[in-house]
Amino acid sequence: MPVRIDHAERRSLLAQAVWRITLRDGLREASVRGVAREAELATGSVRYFFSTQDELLRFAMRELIDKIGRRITAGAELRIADAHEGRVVEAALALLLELLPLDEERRTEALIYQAFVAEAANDSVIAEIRREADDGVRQQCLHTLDSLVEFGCMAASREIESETERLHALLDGLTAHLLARPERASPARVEGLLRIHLHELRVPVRYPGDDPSI
Amino acid sequence: MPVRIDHAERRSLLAQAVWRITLRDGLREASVRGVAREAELATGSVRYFFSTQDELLRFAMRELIDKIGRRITAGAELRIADAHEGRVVEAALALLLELLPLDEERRTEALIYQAFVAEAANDSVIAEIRREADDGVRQQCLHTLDSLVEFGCMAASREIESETERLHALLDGLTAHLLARPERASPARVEGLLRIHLHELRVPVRYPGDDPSI
DNA sequence: GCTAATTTAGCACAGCTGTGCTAGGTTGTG
DNA sequence: CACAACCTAGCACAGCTGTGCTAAATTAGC
Repeated sequence: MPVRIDHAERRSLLAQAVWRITLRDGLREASVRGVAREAELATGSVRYFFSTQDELLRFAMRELIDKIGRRITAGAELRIADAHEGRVVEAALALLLELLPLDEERRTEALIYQAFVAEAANDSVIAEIRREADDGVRQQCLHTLDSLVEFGCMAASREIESETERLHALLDGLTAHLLARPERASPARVEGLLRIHLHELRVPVRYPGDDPSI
Repeated sequence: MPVRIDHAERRSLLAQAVWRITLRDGLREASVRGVAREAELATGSVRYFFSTQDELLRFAMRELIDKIGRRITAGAELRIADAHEGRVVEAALALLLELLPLDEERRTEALIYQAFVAEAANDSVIAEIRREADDGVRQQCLHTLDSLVEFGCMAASREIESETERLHALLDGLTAHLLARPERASPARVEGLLRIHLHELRVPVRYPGDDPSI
């Protein structure tokens, strides 16, 4: 037999080639031939590991969110400790900041992810992967808010479901702004906004009916 | 001469064909031939009105945001009156809800817009159009918050710039959720979240330094 | 009815695409 | 050494792409 190839490694290598092309020229340029060229392989070799282009692209997306997921999980572990010394809001903030594209590596990941998300409109498999990633972020939001409640840093009168959705939407919006308008949504500013948002959660909700002057 | 064609109308018709294809099969399917077929014209005819594919797609996006912009402006005029009878927050809410894809027409527009936004990563002209649309939404946010301050429904201690960015990001995130996860982000729920968000603006900001127990 | 401007239809070219397929090279194992 | 398993290289096919270009059809104004 020829050099026995580690299939997982080779597939991962091809996924990375897809990422590079996507970042540089967009996902639509990630043709089988293009990916082969990028990975310095023959197109036949690419098709030996992925019998179809869809399979390749879907694998590339799965690989990406796995990578992102690993980074976030690793970061989350580091921050848990902070919560035990009174700096609860700061710990929560750190957890959430981990989800945003605040440095070059995460920015790159987010840009590629964004390209895949656009593809989700026309590919149900990619849509499903996207949904999973989305649920992961939501869980992180929910978990963070749970901690705030636990440590008395969030008013108990607030519905955690609503606040989770609101926080999640805020994060997604900030991510979009960080990617598209970095001059306006700088990392420092985004951190400040998030800090304000978290601090406000201490205050009990003002439900619409509370104030007749509205 | 043959039937003299209203160029503006024909171009608009072709833009609509692009929209339909984009919604149904994605923007990458909007080939010159495909658009011609969709509009029941020969490809040569399409190229008589748009000498290049890029020109066609860019026009289709411009036409889309013009349409959206007109709808929003028209809706905004209707709501102004409300602000003069004490229902300030409700008026502000109505203005903001106008920006979200809460009915079928706006959902359709938003889905097509989303496809174009994805293209902005690889087309600087489309990126510019997107930026303009983005600024429009931001202006609407800023204007709404200005009104709240004016009528005493937002704490003067809050930085209007920060709150604009926060509101804008929230809206963008909610839009994404409405499109991708309608089962979770229902119109009613989104309206509730926004209502909470607006009501909180009455409360003065709790700056990080205010509370030593954070 | 004729002319000339406007619009349509569609062929042609070069180049790309995904995928099916085969022939060959490489090397671990018997 | 030989066999067989694994991988690579690349040709072939049918079909799509954007764009250049020309010939014809249509009709308003004279």
